[in-house]
Amino acid sequence: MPELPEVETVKRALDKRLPGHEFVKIDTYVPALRFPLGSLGDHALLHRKIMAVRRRARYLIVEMEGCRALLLHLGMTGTLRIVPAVAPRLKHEHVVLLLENGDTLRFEDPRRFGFILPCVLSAPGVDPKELAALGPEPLSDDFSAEYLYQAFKGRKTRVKTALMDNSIVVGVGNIYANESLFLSGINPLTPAGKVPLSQCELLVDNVKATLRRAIDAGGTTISDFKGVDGSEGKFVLQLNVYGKSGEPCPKCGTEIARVAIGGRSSFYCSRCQKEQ
DNA sequence: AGAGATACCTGGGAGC
DNA sequence: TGCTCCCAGGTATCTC
Repeated sequence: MPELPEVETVKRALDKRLPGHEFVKIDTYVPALRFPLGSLGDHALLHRKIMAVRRRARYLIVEMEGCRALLLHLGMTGTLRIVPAVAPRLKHEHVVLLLENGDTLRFEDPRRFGFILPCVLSAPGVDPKELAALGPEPLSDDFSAEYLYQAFKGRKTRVKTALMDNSIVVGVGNIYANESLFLSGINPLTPAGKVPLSQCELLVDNVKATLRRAIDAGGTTISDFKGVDGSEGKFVLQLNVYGKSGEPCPKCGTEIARVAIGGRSSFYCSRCQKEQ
């Protein structure tokens, strides 16, 4: 399941391969992913030199000359790979983008939670308007303890839900939210507004550290994620609590608890992560 | 406006 | 073996 480190891994691989090339044909094999694919195949995106591949939150932006771009999201199960055009199409490869050099960029997504949207940029290097409401990048200096404390202030929603709110900070999904809260000793059920500044400092540090470690490891592989070359991420080996209900806490040995927060599975140690 | 619930989707695993 | 049921979860959208 791609979270920010996985998307960053894909972005780095694509940015090495795509710039300088251009799409000459786009084939779609289903009418829609999360959004209809209808406008992809025609006109505006073809025969434009690809300038760069960028990432914002969990979105990928393939920027082309003339302020055109492809906005991609991998959703839950999306993967991108670059293979020769002659390679047989896999069952869930819903979009095949042919490059002028005979390679294809292929979007595979069994659950179809991802999307590919054509968009127009107001200027080169600028994010599309579709991404305007996003909060700061977690690895940027804008994501600081003071910022998070202010963003949480007055919020009654659970700290875990708030940490996964893209308007507060982007790219922190369920796995990393669970892990960061564990490392910070914060109970995920705590109302966001009750987390003191001192714990916001710990939380910000641990979100950054967890994401950086995961990026270094090439992403977290639970079952679906693969890099552009098909390699699996290795971060799953470093998880402390995610998916480990009933197992002993790595710090104190207490059984890891599982509870649903906002409909999502949440894992924590009731001893190391006391509720406020 | 903030908070919570729901829909979207399908493969994989558990249970019978 | 084969069926049904439940779960995974980011995001948009709905309701209260």
